[in-house]
Amino acid sequence: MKSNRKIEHSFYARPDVLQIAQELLGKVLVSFQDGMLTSGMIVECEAYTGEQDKAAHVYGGKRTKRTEKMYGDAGHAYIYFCYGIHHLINVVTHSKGVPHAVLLRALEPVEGIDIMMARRKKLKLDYTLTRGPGSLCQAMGIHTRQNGVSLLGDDIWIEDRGIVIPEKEITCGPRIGVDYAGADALLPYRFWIKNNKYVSKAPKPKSKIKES
DNA sequence: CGACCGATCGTCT
DNA sequence: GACGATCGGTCGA
Repeated sequence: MKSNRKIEHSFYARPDVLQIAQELLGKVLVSFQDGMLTSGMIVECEAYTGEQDKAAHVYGGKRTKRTEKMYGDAGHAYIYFCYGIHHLINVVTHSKGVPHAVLLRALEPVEGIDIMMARRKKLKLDYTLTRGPGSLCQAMGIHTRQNGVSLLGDDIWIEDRGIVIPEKEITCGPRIGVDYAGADALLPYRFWIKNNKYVSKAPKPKSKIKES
């Protein structure tokens, strides 16, 4: 599928992954699979800041077959399989050899909602359709077999449709599901659009953590 | 509500 | 052989 609003390489190739993560809010993830187009606005994501980030798969320079795509050039997708059930998609940023990435955690559905509902086996449209990284991949038909696809290509890409999220509507807080990361689990590297119903509900913090 | 638990399998130790 | 950057269901208050 061609698109003239596709975000280009220079957006992903910047060094500040926290900035990129914030800017991804309001952008539209588009997937063209099996002749079917689906899309959704990114409303929640998390930044992973490379080899010194204890929550990242590449922590300590763990460059393995699984994490190899994180070390590739910016503007590609790192898609991996988790908990034996779910596929999760990351946007690789920075530059070749520097494994930064943004995990896409939730979308607000835009196009192909009926297709997404069928993939998710949902009879009613509600926030569970594309809330959570595993759910959004299932809805968009994203699978680990597409690990490493270019986001500049015609299968999966991100568009700028001119939606601007005012800074006061962006909130940040600790990332989800990374309790094993010690102090790094507390870093405010998760970003979301305030009051958007498709955003994950954070689990109860083990210790007092302030959001915003 | 919140807490808990089972599903399910590729990857790394 | 253990363990996830999860999800959805159940159970009890």
